[in-house]
Amino acid sequence: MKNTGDRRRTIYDVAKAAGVSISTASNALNGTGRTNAETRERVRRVAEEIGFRPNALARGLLSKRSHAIGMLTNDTYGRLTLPMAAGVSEVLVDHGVSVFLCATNNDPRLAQLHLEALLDRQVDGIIFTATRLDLEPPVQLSRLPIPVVYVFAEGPADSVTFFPDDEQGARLAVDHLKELGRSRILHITGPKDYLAARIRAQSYLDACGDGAEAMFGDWSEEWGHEAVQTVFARPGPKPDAIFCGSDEIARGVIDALRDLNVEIPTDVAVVGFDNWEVVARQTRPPLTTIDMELKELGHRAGLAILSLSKGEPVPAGITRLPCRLVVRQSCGSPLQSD
Amino acid sequence: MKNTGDRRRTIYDVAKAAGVSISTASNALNGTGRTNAETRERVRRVAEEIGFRPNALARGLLSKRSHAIGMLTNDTYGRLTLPMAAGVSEVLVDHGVSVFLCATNNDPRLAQLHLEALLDRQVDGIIFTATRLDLEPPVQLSRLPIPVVYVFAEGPADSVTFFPDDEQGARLAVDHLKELGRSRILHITGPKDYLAARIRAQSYLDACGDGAEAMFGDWSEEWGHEAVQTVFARPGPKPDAIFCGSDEIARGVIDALRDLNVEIPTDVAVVGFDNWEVVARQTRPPLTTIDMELKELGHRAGLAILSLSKGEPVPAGITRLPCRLVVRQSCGSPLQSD
DNA sequence: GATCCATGATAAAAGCTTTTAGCAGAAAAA
DNA sequence: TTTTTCTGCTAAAAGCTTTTATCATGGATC
Repeated sequence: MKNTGDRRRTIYDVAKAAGVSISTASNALNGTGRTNAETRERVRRVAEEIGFRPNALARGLLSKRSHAIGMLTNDTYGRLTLPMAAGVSEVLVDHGVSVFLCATNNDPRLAQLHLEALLDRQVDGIIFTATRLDLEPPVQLSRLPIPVVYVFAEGPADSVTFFPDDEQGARLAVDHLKELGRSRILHITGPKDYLAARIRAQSYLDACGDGAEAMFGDWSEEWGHEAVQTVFARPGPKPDAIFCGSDEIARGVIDALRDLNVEIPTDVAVVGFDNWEVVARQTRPPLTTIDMELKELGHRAGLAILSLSKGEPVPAGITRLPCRLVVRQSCGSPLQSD
Repeated sequence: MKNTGDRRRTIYDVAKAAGVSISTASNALNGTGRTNAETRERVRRVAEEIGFRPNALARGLLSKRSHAIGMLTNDTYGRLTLPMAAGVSEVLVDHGVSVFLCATNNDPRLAQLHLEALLDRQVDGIIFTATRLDLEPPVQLSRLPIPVVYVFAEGPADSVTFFPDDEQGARLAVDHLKELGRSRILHITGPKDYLAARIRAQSYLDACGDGAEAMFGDWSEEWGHEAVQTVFARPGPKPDAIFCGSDEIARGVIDALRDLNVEIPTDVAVVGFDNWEVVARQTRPPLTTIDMELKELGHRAGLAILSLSKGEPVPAGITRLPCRLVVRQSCGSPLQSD
């Protein structure tokens, strides 16, 4: 009895089967208008029986809200994007909102194509997300008829934007090292033209004061390796802790330290950044690092675009979400483990 | 003049501005029906001028084709999924088809919710993709009114399914090693309950014959490390090449070999599997490995679902797409580089 | 008995597009 | 001149849902 035919059941079928008009059927199903409790129950039962599900297209056409949003990303690699996207999708599915995934590959033509498709589909909003690169959106997003939320990317002045709190994250790392009694902390991080790298470095410098040194390079293991070799080859005091700008860098650092027969964490403690599990768990010793709470970032971005699409106000400007310290063994806190 | 108002332009606006009826406007824009060349041009120009874009919801409502598909994945981690999804999205955007991303986290409730949402949205098809785990879909997909394509996951007997050609990939690795003169090849791979691991191992055994040995463990660096230690600790001849089931395992293998002062590739050549760039490029020496052509897999899956949704026939059964050998330096072919 | 009100239902419109059937006029054929 | 055939265009319907305005009925009030 449950939708055996080929055609999808419409509200018209429900109405006929329940012996009411389509308006009554609609009212009964949605709890709108005035309906007798008994009728309402009957309609609902019938709808359930014949397997009726409202057509989202028709609904959206009328209500001008498609209950779908677009997620425009240029991060094809996905280390940051996918966990974030999963967070968005997770929080929105319970509100009946679906997510279009649009990978632009940094190609403006593709971005434009995707954007137009999204607008044609009447999406209720767009989440734009980029890699950490300080790129501007590959397409004009500022004068759109629908709200836009930025994650990992900066929009126009009054836009709603989410970032991890790089400053707090860096402080978390430095404080942890200080609490463990380390005093000569070195910072090895990515390219200076990444805003995130600059912010973390500044936070580190502010916290460590005199003698602090931030080495900029790139986000690779190789750079971590190279930086350590440089530091340990030159004269002068050696660091007793290294705060790295990414887990990959930390991995290179740890490798280089082992090559130099430096004990971790006894001689040098190491903290990473990202909590990229595949890397962080596989270093020896397992890496203490900073988690950017990507999923939570996705949740917040999802809720923000949801509110905006309903016309509810959302505080504009950059919201920075706190990072979390994940203690493993590279700093010598063997009591706690992950 | 370009859509300054708040309301979206409809075909009604175009018709009025061009001084024709909406049917003529529609015909002119779509090149259907009979229209005078001159009128057609005028309508198109006007549409362009006022910034008209057809409402995909209305269009889909009528045509019963939403030009959207759903991608259901339980791979929240995303190493395999996102590149594949990017391939799907890339190939479909040019056909005007958008992709809903649905992350199920292996939660049946979530999967069901997503599936219902997709059906309500009248998607033209669904791509189901899983991790390599031999899990069955978290939700009933077999009796759907729309086509389903499986990637990295096996569907019912007569379904359309795409996999990388694990057998050919493994052979590629072994052949490469043999061509370089290696004869005592060892295989270190993931858990035996992964079909992909079994297939690759079997292919390896078939190619190497006597003396070949496949060690199953898990997909971790640690396991690669451990396996090498075991092999080099026991008596008997040592391998002169190791074919690994994943790049992570290869990484562990390389680390362990270096700890043992075994030269790579002089003493032992190493081949990985995945071409996961972050890992493969960062090993020292950079890893020669097998690329599963995830993007191409996405392309093919996208085109398949497109054809199916149009009612065009697509050969059922499992299609295995060839892998590609990526030569770096871990096998000692310094001539070619990546 | 006439008036008013509340209740529960319904018809019709709106949302935007595409498609079908049909109409008016001109050119061609009889 | 009358009939047929094109040509270019249009009115209307269909697709499915929600919402607005309206209607019928029965009970309460005067």
